[in-house]
Amino acid sequence: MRRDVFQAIADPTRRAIITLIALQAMTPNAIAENFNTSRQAVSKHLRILTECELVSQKQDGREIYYQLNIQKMKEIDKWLSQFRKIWETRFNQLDHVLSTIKNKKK
Amino acid sequence: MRRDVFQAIADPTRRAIITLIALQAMTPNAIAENFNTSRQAVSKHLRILTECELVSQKQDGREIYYQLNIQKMKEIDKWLSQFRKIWETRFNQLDHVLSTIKNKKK
DNA sequence: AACTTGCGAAACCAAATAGTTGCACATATA
DNA sequence: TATATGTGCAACTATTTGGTTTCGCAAGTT
Repeated sequence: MRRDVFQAIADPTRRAIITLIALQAMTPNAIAENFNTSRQAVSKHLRILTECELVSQKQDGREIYYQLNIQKMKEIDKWLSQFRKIWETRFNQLDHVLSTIKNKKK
Repeated sequence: MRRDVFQAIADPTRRAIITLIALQAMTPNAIAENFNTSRQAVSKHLRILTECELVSQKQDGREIYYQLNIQKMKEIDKWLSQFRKIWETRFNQLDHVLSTIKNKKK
């Protein structure tokens, strides 16, 4: 079973869960209240997120709090950084073109 | 059929295609040579990437060049930016903790 | 001890996905 | 014109996915 960060964030519900628990840890029931889907479905999403280490659990009595492992989010950022270089360069090129046009008008 | 950037980059082959054509446009056959999969399979991936506007086509005779739409990659970056704030804050907090420990040692 | 609550896991199902094979259709080349 | 090349698209298949329903278990509550 493929379990990587990119596959995990492919699902919109999982992205919403990530955003939801980004600032504070939450229990499955509390998370499920925010979606019109069953607790079990959310539980499955949480399992997938846990398996790829995007979230971690913290047991408190019979409640389990899920929190975002922000460190893992950097993996996406790392992959993206190779393209960031490109779009910054292209932006500078566009900037150059624009200033050339500007100078021509003078 | 769901077609968004996140679903598009979920597949490892598609991520590889994106990286491959990031710097220069390529034809389906040229792209397929880099993978041990059929030309048709690559063609399907390119179709998905085109549908979500991550790549665009440029016809030249009977050849079709596919190029990355770097602008669309920023959408991922945009989503990620909400977490970037968090991990920068956490890093600063860690930094603060570390310097506190450092000062205690003095 | 009996009941309620919070949860994960297994079994099942419909839909989506990634791949293959075979075809059609242009554009080049002989 | 006949043939080769580059490509997209449809049909089919095996696998994966997201969801539901049902169950069991542990931790609290009565």
